[in-house]
Amino acid sequence: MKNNKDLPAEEHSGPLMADVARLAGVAISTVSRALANPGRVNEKTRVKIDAAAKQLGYTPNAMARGLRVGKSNVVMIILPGSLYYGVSQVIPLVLQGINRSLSQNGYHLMIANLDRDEASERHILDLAFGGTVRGAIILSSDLPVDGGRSLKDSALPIVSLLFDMSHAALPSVVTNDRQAVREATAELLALGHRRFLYLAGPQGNYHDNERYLGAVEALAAAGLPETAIVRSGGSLDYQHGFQIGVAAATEFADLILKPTAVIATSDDMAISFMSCVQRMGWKIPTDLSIVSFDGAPVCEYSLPPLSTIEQPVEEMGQMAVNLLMERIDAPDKVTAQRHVIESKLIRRESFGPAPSNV
Amino acid sequence: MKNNKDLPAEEHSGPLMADVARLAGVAISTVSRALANPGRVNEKTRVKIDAAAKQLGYTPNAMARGLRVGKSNVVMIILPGSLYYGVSQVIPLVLQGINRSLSQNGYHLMIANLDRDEASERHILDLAFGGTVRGAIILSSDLPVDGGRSLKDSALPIVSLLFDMSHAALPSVVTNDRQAVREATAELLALGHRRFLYLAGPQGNYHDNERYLGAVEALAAAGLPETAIVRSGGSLDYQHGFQIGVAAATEFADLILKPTAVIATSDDMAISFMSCVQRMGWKIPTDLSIVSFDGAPVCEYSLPPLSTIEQPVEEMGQMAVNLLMERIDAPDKVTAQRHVIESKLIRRESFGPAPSNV
DNA sequence: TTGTAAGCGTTATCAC
DNA sequence: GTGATAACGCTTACAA
Repeated sequence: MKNNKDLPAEEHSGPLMADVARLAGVAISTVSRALANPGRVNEKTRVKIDAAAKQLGYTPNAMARGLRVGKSNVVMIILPGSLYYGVSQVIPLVLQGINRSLSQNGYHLMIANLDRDEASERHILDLAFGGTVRGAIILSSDLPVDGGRSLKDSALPIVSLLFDMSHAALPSVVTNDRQAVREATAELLALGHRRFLYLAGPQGNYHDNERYLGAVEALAAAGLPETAIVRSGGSLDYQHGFQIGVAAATEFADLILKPTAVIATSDDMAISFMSCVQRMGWKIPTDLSIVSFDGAPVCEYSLPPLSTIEQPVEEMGQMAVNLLMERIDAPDKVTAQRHVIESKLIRRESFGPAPSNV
Repeated sequence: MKNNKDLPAEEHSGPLMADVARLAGVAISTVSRALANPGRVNEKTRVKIDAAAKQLGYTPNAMARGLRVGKSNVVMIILPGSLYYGVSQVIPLVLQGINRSLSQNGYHLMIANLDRDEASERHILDLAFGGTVRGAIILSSDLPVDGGRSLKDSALPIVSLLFDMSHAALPSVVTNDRQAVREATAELLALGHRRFLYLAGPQGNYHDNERYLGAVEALAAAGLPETAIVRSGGSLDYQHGFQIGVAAATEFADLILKPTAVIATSDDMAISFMSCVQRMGWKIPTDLSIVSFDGAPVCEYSLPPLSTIEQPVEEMGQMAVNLLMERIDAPDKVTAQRHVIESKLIRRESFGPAPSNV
């Protein structure tokens, strides 16, 4: 109604580069240059243009630029399907670390998905192949595939965070899951523990595998058989890690020969497990020591405070962004594939000597 | 190097609509129609085109479409600056609810910020005025402003989530903070509690204000003066809600006349507070009842399980998306401004009768 | 140093 | 029902 021409413009209506050019009395290309390469334009005209732009409240249209230069300034993060397993407590921290680094590099962060159903996979691939995003960070999960397309066929720079995908030629930022658990287990062994309960995540999961192996290796090094550790959980049916802990507590209660130490694959399950067994009457750490993985801030305030292996997720997120930037800047340059940032055990009161009456 | 023409195309290289057209032996405009309005093209050609598109693995370029139609299919969420206050535990749930709804409507979710410093505000406004996003959901915070520009000057459809911003003509999805706290406080009064401690968030914060007033109103209704409630916390210096709880525990320990019930503005602070006072020797709920706000899943597994007022954040997120979609579809239609979705108190064991020896 | 003009990959208008 | 063609707002050779 406002225009007699019925062009799609109607909507957005903000000032255009052409408006700035007109107001400043220069050509549109000069405005473009002044804004992008302030150095390559006469100081006086630059000032004039800046003033005009400011006066009009001009903001360049990102899609037009993106189309022209064939690049976007958006990076997507691909999240694992079940939000509540494993990484759940740390997701805000991860997003924070990543987004902050991206911002500093002039990029925006798009969440590609929160589920991993078929629709989401297609969604993700549309973003990749449709030129919407410039790169991807894939968090603790596998590469999305849909019909014929797979993310790895796109030319998109991709970095894997938390999963080691270096075998698939993806630069990966991981932590030393296995070693950290091995060391934590060794500490428990040194405290006299000889029977363990392991709270597992979904079977076959990278983290679960690594962490479990860490425990087993520590046992082996101490001359103990793998049977010294009882595995619990691991079903994919559980939405929340919390529920795994609850189920595991029941399992624990039924064991004839009680373990004296529990190693949990994630904080969620450790927290609910600890809560349940204490309500059943066991004392922590007198009867039972507990250690878990993730380093969620809330662990410090459970009763007793929960020992956890803290992953420096914020730092890992930044590292992932740095790698991605390198990839974007030099797509062909071959870089080191696997970057390990060490997690460290935070010993708190859930961690003590084995009961003497074992 | 691969091309003799040095056009910016180099990068993306995927198949174009023109390629599909060539392979299908039709004009490019027919392809466009076939893909967007399958009904308005002959069935046989449609099949031919679909086949060609599939064979080439064609994905339309979102930026080109966006530029042409003057709309993007991206919605941004603006998060509050300090991630750890209040909404922290709930952010993954909020994102989940929002992203799922957006996906169903064919939109993508972009995170606008995780800090709220000057750079972020500018960032946000660039997204808004640069045509990158089609709408915004602002979570529990105020409208971003930078230099001359303010988000409210953009023509962008905006919905406020958790904050009531209906006074600023923003459709708002909120919960009944005040009423829910009033009712919870009334229950505590019915249990014989007469002296309260309130753990506050940043002074002047919308939620803090509402929730505190809810407590005060309940006291008034019971004929108690406002002095029956001691306010603690409220400093903006604390990054984590957890730290507010820790500080408040010290404060509590120093009070001559001990409150018998604690009302916390967020789960974070209740969890750390409860942990600290128990370690100092108080029994919960024997000596002290605690209730908090947010409904973080972890509350169920604290010791004792923490009573909390649960906000249906996932539902609220969906509602916000629905309102946003309405705004996008009919920007001029005046709609109801304020939508309340009720929180409900989940009574758990942290909640009991006042000690008899008061 | 600045202006002219072509073109990024779509969609929409118009003829046919 | 389908095909030419002009735009969307910007960047970048190239010419001046």
